[in-house]
Amino acid sequence: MPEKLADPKRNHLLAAMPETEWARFAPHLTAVTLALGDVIYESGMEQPWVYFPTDSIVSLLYVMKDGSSAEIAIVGNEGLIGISLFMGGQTTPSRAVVQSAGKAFRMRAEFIRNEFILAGPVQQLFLRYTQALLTQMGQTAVCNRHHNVDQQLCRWLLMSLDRLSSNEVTMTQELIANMLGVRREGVTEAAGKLQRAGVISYSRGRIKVLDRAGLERMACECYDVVKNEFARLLPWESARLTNLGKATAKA
Amino acid sequence: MPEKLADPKRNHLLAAMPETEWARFAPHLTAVTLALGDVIYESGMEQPWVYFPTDSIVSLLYVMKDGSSAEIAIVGNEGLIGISLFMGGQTTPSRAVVQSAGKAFRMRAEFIRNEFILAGPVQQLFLRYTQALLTQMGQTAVCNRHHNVDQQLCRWLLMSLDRLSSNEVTMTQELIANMLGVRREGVTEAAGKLQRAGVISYSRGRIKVLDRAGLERMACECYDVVKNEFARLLPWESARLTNLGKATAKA
DNA sequence: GAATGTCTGTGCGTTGACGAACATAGCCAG
DNA sequence: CTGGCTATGTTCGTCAACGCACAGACATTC
Repeated sequence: MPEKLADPKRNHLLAAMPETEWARFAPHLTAVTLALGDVIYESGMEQPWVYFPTDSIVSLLYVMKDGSSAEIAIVGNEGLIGISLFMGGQTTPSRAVVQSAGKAFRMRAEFIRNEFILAGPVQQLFLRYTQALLTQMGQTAVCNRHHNVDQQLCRWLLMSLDRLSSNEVTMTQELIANMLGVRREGVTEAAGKLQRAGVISYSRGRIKVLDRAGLERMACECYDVVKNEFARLLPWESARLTNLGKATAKA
Repeated sequence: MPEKLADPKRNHLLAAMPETEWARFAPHLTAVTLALGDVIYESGMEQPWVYFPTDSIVSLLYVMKDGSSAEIAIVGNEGLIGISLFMGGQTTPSRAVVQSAGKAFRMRAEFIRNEFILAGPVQQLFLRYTQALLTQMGQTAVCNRHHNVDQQLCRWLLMSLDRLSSNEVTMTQELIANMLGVRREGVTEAAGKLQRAGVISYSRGRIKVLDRAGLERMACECYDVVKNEFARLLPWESARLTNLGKATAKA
C-alpha cells in the first residue's frame, strides 16, 4: 500500500477540524500501521496515545473473566480510540483490538488533554462523536437482546463496509464470531444463508458483498438507527460515507 | 413525603459541584415530582429540561418498531438525564421513563448549554459522568449477550438498590421484564429462585432484599465492572453510596 | 363479602443458540 | 505432491428463553 494513501484527512474527525485547530494538531500526528489483532488499548491500562484510524478498523471489546468476549463498539475512520483521555477517566474497562489492518494516525494523550482544557470547536466535535458512540453502544445492547445472529451479522457487515472504502472485508468467520459474541458455527450458518441468497460471497476470510441493498433489507433496524444518528451528529461524516459509497460503486 | 427531603444536593452531580459553580446553578433548579411511568424524554424529541434525580430512578429505554423495548441505561441520583443537550446532539434515539417515582430537580436546557460553552469544572464533572454512563451501556450490551435472566435480574436489582436509599424496590415483575427486555414469566422464575434462596422476598410489586451479599454473589461480573467504573470516575459518588449503604444497614 | 382487576405461578410446545465432535476443503511449505 | 494447517460445513443432543394459555392469589372497591 503506497504511503501517499496515509492521509490523516481520511479520518473524518481530523478532516472536520477548522483550519486553525488543524494547524495546531497536524504537527503532533504520527502515521502508524495497525496489524490485524494488535491490541492498541488494554482494559484498565493508561495509554499514551489517541488513535485516529484512516483505513483500519478497531473493535472495542469487553473481555470477560472466562475469556469470552463481546464487541461493544466499532471504530473506523469516523472516530477515534481513546475517548477516556479527554473524557477525564484516563482508562476504560474495555480492550481495543485491530479488526481490520491498515493505517492510523496517533497523537500523544497529553496533547489532547491540554487541548481539551481550553474548550472550543475541537471539543464540541469530539463530544458529538462521543454521543454517536454512545448511541452505538446502546443499540448494540438492544440488538444483543432482541435480534438473531442473521440480523446481527448483516448489521455488522454493513457497519464494517461503511468504514472501509471497499465492498470486501477480510475477516474469518471465527473472528466475526468473537466480535459478535456468538459461536463460530452460528456465523457459518448465517453467512451460508446470505451466500445462498446471493448477497455475499466468501472464501477463507474474504467476504465480498454483492448486493448491499439486500444486506440492508435483511439487517435489523439497529443498523439504521446508528447510521442515522451518526449522520445527524456528524453531518460531514455522512457526506464522506456517501462519497465512499459512490467510489465503491464505481470500482 | 415531606418537602424538606427534596434537597438538590441529594443528587451526586449537583453535590459535587464546587461552591462557585453551585452558586450559579442553584437558582435555576426547580423541584419536580416524577410519577412512575412518566415519560420525561421521548426518542428524537428535543427537550427543554435537564433532570437531576434525587430519590427517583429513570430508565433509558430503546423502543423498537414492533413496540418491544430494552433498557440501555439506568439513571438515579448519581447522574442526570439529558446528556445530549451538552454533548451537542440535542436529542437521542431513546426514551426516558420513570422507573421509580420520586423527586428530581430540573433546569432549562439552554442554561446548561451556555454553561458548557465556557468550559470548566462542571464540564469535567459531566464528561466524567458521561464516560461512566458509556461504560454502563457497553456492559449492558455484554450482559445481554452472555448472561442469563437470573444473573441479569440480580444485576438489575443491585443497580436499583444503589440508586435508592432503601433495601426495597417497588416494581412489578412485568415492569422489570420490560426493563430487561425479557418475558414476564422469565422474571417470575428468576425471582422465584432468589426467593427460595432467601435473598429476596416479594409480593405484588414490592421486592425486599434480605441478603444483599447473596445477591452480589449471584450476579454476573457486569455489576461489579460498572460499579467500580463509577467509583473510579466519580469518587465522591462512591463515598455517597457507601454512606447510603451504611444508613440502609442500620435501618 | 362479592366483584373486579392486577400480580404472580405454572405448564405446555417451539425455537434459536449452545457445546462438542467430526468431516471436508482450500492453501502453503517442504 | 504431500502433509499439515487453517477455514468452513454439518450433525446431534441440550438448554434457556420464547409465546401462549390459563390458574391461583391478593388487593381494592362497592
